[in-house]
Amino acid sequence: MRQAWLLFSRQGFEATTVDQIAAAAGMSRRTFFRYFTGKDELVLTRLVESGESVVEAFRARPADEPVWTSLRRAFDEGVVQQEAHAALARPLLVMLRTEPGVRATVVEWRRRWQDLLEPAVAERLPRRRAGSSPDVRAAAIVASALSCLETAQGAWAEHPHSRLSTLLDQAMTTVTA
Amino acid sequence: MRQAWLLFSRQGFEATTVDQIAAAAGMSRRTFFRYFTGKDELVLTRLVESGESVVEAFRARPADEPVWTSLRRAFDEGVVQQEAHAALARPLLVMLRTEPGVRATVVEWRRRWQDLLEPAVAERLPRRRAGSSPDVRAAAIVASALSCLETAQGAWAEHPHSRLSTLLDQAMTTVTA
DNA sequence: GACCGTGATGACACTGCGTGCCACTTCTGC
DNA sequence: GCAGAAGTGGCACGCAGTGTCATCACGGTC
Repeated sequence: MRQAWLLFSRQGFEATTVDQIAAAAGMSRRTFFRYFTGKDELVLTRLVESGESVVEAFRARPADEPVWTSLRRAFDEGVVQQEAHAALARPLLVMLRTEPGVRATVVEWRRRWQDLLEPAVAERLPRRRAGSSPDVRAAAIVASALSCLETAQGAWAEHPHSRLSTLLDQAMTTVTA
Repeated sequence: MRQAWLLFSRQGFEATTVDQIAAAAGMSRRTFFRYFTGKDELVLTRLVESGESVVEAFRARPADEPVWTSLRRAFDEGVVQQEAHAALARPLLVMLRTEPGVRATVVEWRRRWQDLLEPAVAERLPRRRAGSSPDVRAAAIVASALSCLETAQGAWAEHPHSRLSTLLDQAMTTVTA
């Protein structure tokens, strides 16, 4: 992982071959593929582990708080982390947005967060008498919130003097207004 | 394109090789790559062309209408199209959600729509005195709306007896509520 | 100390994607 | 008829990812 991220930051994601990573880590190409499904997974695990506790943060919010507010607060921990390590976080975010080869991984990351948050959000929504059409409310809320987060992160990564928390506030209040 | 989609629907995206597509279309592999950047592009062009007119639809809405409502209405044309050709649209959506290899293409599609819609939405928002932080309002709104669309489409694809327009209404009203 | 399973490792071969290079054909204008 | 341009296909290459098999180190057993 360490060697891979060194190479990524120096050469970019696409330009780094599995051979290089394996060589730098002192193992064969074949062995690399025994531990990781591919280069993608190196990115994914980092993304996931960097924000595993969002759901707990959400669940810890008072039940009578508006869901949207709880989500905003649940993002706070990650936001603080990123602002604290801006020097590392910004280039990473830029890479995620510019390198086409990583796009699929970002989707996967989104899907994981979606799957984690959706049931937690669903619990907080008012019961709906089971009609014929499926209930998309929780999914829509979570997906939109994640969109706001991504949007804010993207803008923050590209504007050195901006504050992530401010941008996220702006994004999330605009949508519900 | 036609041959490719025949193969995709029969074997799935991943399982279809470029050789097969090229052979089915009566051309060499090399020639295929002269016209398309890869299998992805076959999917992407189909997605893009299937909804090129959303921006016009949005721009045609009255300027004093709430932006969120205008977006909902702008999606209408595509929604109607999909419901009319549900037999084709549903399997396509399922493929987009299940086949990992197409994920990157979906992101690209999203990005295109985002780039198209964002400036149009920005025009409709109240002016904001140019502060230090960048303006993410339009980006956040569009991204959230697209999330709602994707969410609704996903649910619709998986629930045969549901109506896409109903699901989209439910998704979009929930977020702003 | 010799023996044997077990698991980790690495070498090799193979499929598939995507690209660069070059030869060949066809079409077009002079 | 001919030169040039454009389209086409063959070949070779690098890279991702997978299956197969040999090798090697380890711990326990006799």
